[in-house]
Amino acid sequence: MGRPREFDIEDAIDRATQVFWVHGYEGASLPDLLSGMGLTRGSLYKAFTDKHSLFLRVLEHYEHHDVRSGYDLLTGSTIPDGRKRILTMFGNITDAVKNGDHRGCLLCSAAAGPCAYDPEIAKHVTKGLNLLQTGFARALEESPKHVDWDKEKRLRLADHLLTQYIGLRIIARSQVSMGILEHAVEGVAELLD
Amino acid sequence: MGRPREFDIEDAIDRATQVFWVHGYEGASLPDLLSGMGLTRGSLYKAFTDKHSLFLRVLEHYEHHDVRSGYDLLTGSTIPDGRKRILTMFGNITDAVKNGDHRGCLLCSAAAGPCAYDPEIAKHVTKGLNLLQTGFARALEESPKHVDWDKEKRLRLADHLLTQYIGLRIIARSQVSMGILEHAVEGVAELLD
DNA sequence: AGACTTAGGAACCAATTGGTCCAATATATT
DNA sequence: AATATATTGGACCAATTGGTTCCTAAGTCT
Repeated sequence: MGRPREFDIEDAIDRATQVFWVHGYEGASLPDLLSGMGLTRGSLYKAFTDKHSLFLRVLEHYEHHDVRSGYDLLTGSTIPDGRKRILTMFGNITDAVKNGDHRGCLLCSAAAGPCAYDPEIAKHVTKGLNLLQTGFARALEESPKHVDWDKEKRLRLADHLLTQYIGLRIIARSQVSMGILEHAVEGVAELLD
Repeated sequence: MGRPREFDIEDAIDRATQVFWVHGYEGASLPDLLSGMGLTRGSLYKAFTDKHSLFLRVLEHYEHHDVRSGYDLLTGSTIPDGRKRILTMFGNITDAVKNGDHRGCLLCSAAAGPCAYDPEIAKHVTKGLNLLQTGFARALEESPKHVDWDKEKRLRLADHLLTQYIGLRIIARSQVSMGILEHAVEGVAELLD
């Protein structure tokens, strides 16, 4: 009852995600969000309370879609060899940058920024990063080269890979040379051999 | 001629560095800087033109001191084995976090932030990161395990280590668990064996 | 000592920040 | 058709942003 909302909540969150992804949490201004989402202030505040709450929704959305798809790639059985899954994952990062996508990873940017002073954001970020971490660990469990390893050792490698992932996605956002990205990914390939 | 400046420029830059290091470029407000540096607006703008120029000076300062000391550690001969130098470097990162230092690396934070839209800042950041990169490469040249390697392969590993460094310092700023940091560093140790 | 030059500090500024409020509007239900 | 309910969009707001101006005080140099 009452006047129905003229926009779809999920659509709006998705568009907000794009804005935050490009500009970061602090860098995205209200006008940025409003024009990006195609809303006016009233509608945004009625539907999402405030910028902070909206960002939390966006983090969830990002986690359910982008992070999840990364996790699915790492754990899915379309590629039987876990090691190859990891390499495709890293390959995707360089491909994105080659195609002009310099957004990096929303989670990693948040880790570098508002995470430091905002525990709520930090909670979401750690949750997402932990998902990726277990993704790497799962992939290693299904890699012929690593199955026989000590579980501890595999977990260490997973954390190493997660850190590498974060580093790469930060580099993707910066103007640091493409070469480093490619080399680092080749380095990962050698590491897994 | 004229009244002499009551504060030391280098001291002021050093204090500004601390402020930016904690808050990041965008996160540091003028009042933050003024109180941190012990100056008033007039003095700051007379001496440093504006916030942006000040930050560039700060980046240089950071590069000449903190980045440089990292480079010196990686290339210095106090520790003869390059591999061990790299490990102490990474060990220092976890030690810092253990001691409550969550500032991470000014360069890495800038890479995640203003680098994306500010070419001047980007230039300084890449310069600093390149220094670290060659530091890693030099260290590998003086590591018994890696001297015989192909130069190309060593450079790839250097880039891999640089990426790992960036990832770790981003994690240091976030609230992600200490365990990941330690594991990742142990992962580096295994990687170099 | 006096002229000159510069720093210091506070008042001031326009623009932007995130956020609130309310009248107009549009629909679902009765 | 009338009513209740909820959205919309824009006017409005206080606080903060980075930045400027200007007058006074404090030095240096001759």
